[in-house]
Amino acid sequence: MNKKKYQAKSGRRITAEVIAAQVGVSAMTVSRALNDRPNVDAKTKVRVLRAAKKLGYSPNHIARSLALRRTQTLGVVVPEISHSFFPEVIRGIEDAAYSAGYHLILTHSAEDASREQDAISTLESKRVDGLLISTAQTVKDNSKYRAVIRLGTPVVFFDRVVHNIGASCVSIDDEDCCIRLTEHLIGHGYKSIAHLSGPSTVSIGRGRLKGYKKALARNGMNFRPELVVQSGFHERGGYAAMESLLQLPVRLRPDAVVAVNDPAAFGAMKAIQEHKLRIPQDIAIVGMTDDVRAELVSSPLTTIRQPAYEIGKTAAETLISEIEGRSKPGQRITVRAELAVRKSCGCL
Amino acid sequence: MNKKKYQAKSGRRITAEVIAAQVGVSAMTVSRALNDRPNVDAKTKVRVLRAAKKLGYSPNHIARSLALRRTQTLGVVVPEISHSFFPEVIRGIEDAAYSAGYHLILTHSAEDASREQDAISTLESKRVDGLLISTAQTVKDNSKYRAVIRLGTPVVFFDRVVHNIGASCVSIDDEDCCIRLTEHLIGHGYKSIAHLSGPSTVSIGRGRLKGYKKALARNGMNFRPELVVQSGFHERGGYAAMESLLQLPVRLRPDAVVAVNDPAAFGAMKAIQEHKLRIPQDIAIVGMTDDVRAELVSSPLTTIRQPAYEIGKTAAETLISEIEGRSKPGQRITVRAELAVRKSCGCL
DNA sequence: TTGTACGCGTTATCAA
DNA sequence: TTGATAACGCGTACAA
Repeated sequence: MNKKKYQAKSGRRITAEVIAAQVGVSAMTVSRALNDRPNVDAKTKVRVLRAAKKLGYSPNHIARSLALRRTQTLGVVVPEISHSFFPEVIRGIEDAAYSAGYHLILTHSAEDASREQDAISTLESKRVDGLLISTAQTVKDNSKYRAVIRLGTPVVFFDRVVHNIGASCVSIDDEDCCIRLTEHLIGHGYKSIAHLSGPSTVSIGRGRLKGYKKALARNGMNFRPELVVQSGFHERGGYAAMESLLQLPVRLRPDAVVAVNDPAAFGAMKAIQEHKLRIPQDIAIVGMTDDVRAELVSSPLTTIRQPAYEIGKTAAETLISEIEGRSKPGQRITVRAELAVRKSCGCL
Repeated sequence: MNKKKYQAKSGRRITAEVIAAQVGVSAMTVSRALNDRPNVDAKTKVRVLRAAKKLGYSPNHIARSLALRRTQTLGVVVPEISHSFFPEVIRGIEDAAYSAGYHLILTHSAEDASREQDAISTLESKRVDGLLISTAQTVKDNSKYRAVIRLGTPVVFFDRVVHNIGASCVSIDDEDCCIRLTEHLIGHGYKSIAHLSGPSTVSIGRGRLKGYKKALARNGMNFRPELVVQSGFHERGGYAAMESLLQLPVRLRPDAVVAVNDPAAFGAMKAIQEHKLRIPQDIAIVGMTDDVRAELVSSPLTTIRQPAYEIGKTAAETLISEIEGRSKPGQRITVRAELAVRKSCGCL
């Protein structure tokens, strides 16, 4: 009585075996027909496909992945999902993945290093074919990344990247962008320029600070350490950092501020306005991101237009091409970013 | 020479079998130790765990899922990811899923019915334990949803929901919210209120239109069909819809507008301003969402504060509890939404 | 407490 | 062109 074997067990989905029994062929032939393999008789194929459709067959990707040792899935780790930059990056990733026939498992680290490690471990367990990572703020060492890479899982970092550990990186040129912003202010005559900096644990924090310093040096301006305050990437931090700058004696106060990103700039603007100072007349400010809010705030924000969608799309394409062996890991890919000049820098 | 069997094959990850060989037990004992089963000798367990750690063992979720016929994964289908509402919903889903030990596969339909069907089919193939869906605009019939549900996969709709097909639904009370908005305008003396409506293919489009009509009826105001224009959910549509309203002879023009959501309202505001009309003095307007931009636009937008995070979290919790058999499908869950009064309605 | 045999649903391989 | 068999890596059920 092994007839049972060829029936759908109750509460279970149709398997290739069931279709095979219906059509009168083996499961293997069904597999071949369903996957468009060349060596199947045309008529057999038609019969199989018809039966599959009739029975509402849904191929089991899990079993397939186990057999092929390949999941057609990309793991994504972002530090946060709510603000405008990452959703747009994810949209880019999704589009590239969808076109190439890959799916996405999305995780977020909430800027927490240990949650990020968890996420990566989980994605490894799920045997994703590759990993797209934008690092969390609190990550102190790269051992987890190295371990994943050593075991052969392709990794591509985007936006917040980690160079020289064997993974490709996709981002804007943070240093150069920050030089452009700072020099834009210098060119318009500002003499005392502050920087609200990101955490030095992430690449964009370091790169942007470096750009700020370089721009000062190139233009023969003194670097004053008290004008660099850590703000982090959010409004609250930007507000607090600006507050502390405003505690300086008036003659030592900056006349312009380069914020590490737009949200930090928004927070800073709030602080400036609460002190009854005008933007840009009393203090000019520039950001970096081009958040949806940048053109709407009371003094529209001059910023760098970071091509989020393109970063995501490029990162995913790079990863997929590494997975499929068409390109080698360890590339540095830089996407172009434009300056968006508005009113907050005082030059309009 | 079956020694090979117990070594990690080259280029492959460590399996339970390899650990078993190292420790000198069977793979089954390893499985038990790793999964915290009661019936393992304490010392054996320690040795297994130590070996697993040393070897960098990463349990294969794929194989596990196949054996258990359960993936600990939720499939998510959203119509779009870029704008502010859905990312926040996804954050809520992610948090709830993470706490309950589930992972997320994220897909987006780009508002396209056939892409949505693809996404659902894929998620079925990946054997997700349940589905969270917010329907695409162009979906014309519910057969795909019904088919999934019939086969036993729990489905929870959120925001854009589908009632009475055996799935639970989580959303705000669209009709009631729209009544409140409309009556807010009526209460402030507006006499000729227009509605920029969403597509009638999705629940929120229909519900909000219904609320608008009910509010008029309750307050003895005439319903004028020419004052309802389809705008869709985006700025562009809002702009176009408002443009068409502004073509009406001046005496027939609305003095207030209820937009189906905030983006549509922003588009409409642009049109109003291009006609050199003032908001709210010439035309008042209200939206629904509480987009990040709502308080920043030139005339801050009165709107309904839609608790996106909570909708996501509740939807995921509901789904998980159905998956785990702790609650029954087909519930209607309504989350509270507050009115956020700003200047665009003219009552401040 | 531990091990053996088998199933989960698919695909690669090799023989027919 | 087709089929039988054996993986893929883990868990259940039962036996030892």
